[in-house]
Amino acid sequence: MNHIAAASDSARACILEALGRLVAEQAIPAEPLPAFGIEIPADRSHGDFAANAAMVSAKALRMPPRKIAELIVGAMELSGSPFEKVEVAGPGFINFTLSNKWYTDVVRTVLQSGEEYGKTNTGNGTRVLVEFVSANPTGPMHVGNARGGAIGDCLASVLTAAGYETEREFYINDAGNQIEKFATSLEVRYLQACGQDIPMPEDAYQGADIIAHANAFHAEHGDAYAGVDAKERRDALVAFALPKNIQGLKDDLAQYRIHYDTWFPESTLHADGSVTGIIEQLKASGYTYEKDGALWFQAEKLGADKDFVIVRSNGIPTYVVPDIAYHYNKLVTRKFNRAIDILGADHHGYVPRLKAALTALGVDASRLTVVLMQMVAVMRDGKPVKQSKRSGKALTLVTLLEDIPVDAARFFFNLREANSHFEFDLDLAVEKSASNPVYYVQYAHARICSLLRNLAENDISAAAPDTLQLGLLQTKPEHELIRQLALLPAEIDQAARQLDPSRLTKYAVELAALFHKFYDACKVRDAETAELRDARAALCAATGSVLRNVLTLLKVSAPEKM
RNA sequence: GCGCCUUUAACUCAGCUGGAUAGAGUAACUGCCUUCUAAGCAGUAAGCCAUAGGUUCGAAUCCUAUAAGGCGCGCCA
Repeated sequence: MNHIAAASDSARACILEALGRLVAEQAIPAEPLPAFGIEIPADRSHGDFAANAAMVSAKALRMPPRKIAELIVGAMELSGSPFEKVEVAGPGFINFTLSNKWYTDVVRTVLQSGEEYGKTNTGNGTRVLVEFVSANPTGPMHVGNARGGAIGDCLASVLTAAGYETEREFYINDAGNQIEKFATSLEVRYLQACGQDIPMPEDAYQGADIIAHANAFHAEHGDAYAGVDAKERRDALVAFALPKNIQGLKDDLAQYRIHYDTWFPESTLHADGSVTGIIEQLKASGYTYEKDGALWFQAEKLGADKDFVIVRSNGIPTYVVPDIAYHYNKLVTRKFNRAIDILGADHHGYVPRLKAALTALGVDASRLTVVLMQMVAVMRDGKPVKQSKRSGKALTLVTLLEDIPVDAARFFFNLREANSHFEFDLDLAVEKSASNPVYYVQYAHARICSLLRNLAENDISAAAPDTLQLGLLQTKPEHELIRQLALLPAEIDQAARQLDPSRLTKYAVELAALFHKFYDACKVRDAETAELRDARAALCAATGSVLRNVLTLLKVSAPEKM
């Protein structure tokens, strides 16, 4: 199904065969040769595939690269390969040109495979857990969560398409310090609602959502909780507000087209003894020591930058302990082969520590991969939009989605790889032009649908697949478009291997560009012959199908009309 | 001080495990709709790939140093 990989393998085989023949004929010495690469040249006038075999072998064979290349090409047998031509070029490249049949096969495969086209079995059923967003349930989600959501969700789709058994998970931080802070914030706002004049602490959550919760609680219970014991009041407030917040997260993410297999509450790790169990296991590993009344973990011995505290002198474990327990749960208890976390780059220092702890617990830390994402700078009217978390006035996911369509948000956040600083231009995201990649891609799809609709309206029915003369597709725009179609399985594989879903948006933009070029250069309805018209219509249908497959992975809509 | 990320055209960015003349879009200028969606296409102009060394047949890509910017480095999470 992967025509690119097959052709590349075939080019390699042709060269190895030719080399074998040359050695047998004693045209070249029988020396062990270094590995060589087959690549797709940037400049297609150099053919479809290029091999550097002659250049890398020059030293071992003590011959000039061009001479070697000429010998190889002279000894090469192309019959049975997908190539029609091979030639020597430049400093000694061996350039292969694909035959017309190869192009025909690609279009046929795309049409036959439909929605399945592009999927691979690279993952071979490996179980992967992708954890992403995992925003604190103490408030609304921010732009960083929006980026993490788009990246994590699409990455999970990509992994599934590449043959991994993938699950999506949200880790709910419903325990620990930030819940205490949440309680404090609610408590102060509630008491204020009861008429008490208490100032809001500096480090409390200042957002309007806290006030709304407190007011709602007050509307329900009045001043009843003003006089009771503080713990009872705080527990009641958290029990009131937290489920609402978690439901809010679910609703907002659903609006963003994200649906998780599992919502995993941190509190369960405390309740079932996992957290204390992990501390015992770490102690048993021999990598802990006591200092200043606290329990430390010797992370430095296991590759991290410095040791860290796991149990404070007040007896309360630090936040890392539940995190360690959580990842232990993923990899050992639930037996996922791999765990992937999407985290903000501000957590980068924490990753080696977590891995060190897993190592101490006897878990192969390479099974955990953390994809770090850099900051998002939101731009409006060419100026950065101020993000102030402290005041609770940061741009939220929900307000972002009020400004721009979900399609645009999901596409834009997957435009750059996670590990690059990203500038999100709000004005561009709603612009309807080629400068806006979402519209550019969607427009290509709508154009195809419209074109096919037009053919139907003119009573031109699609030719039967087995009578199609796809070999008539021979011009440069047609061939380039087909080559791009052929690339999808390889792109999905690469995206899965590099954990980089941004490859898909880049692929989609490139595919759309090649289609627009084809559209401009090649008439379909008014093609010279009915056979050519049918072949081109089939190519359009194939392109539409591939665009839909890519957009489906991104969970971006593929409109039939725009 | 230590660590991570970034630096490519005026702007936003591609450039896959090193390969042939460094690519898109925007902005500027010029063309192309009586014919399938002009939300499109074609063309012109625009670069010391931050700097300096190194590795090799060959470097934007790998290594080292330097500079500039972003982010971390708590008995916070």
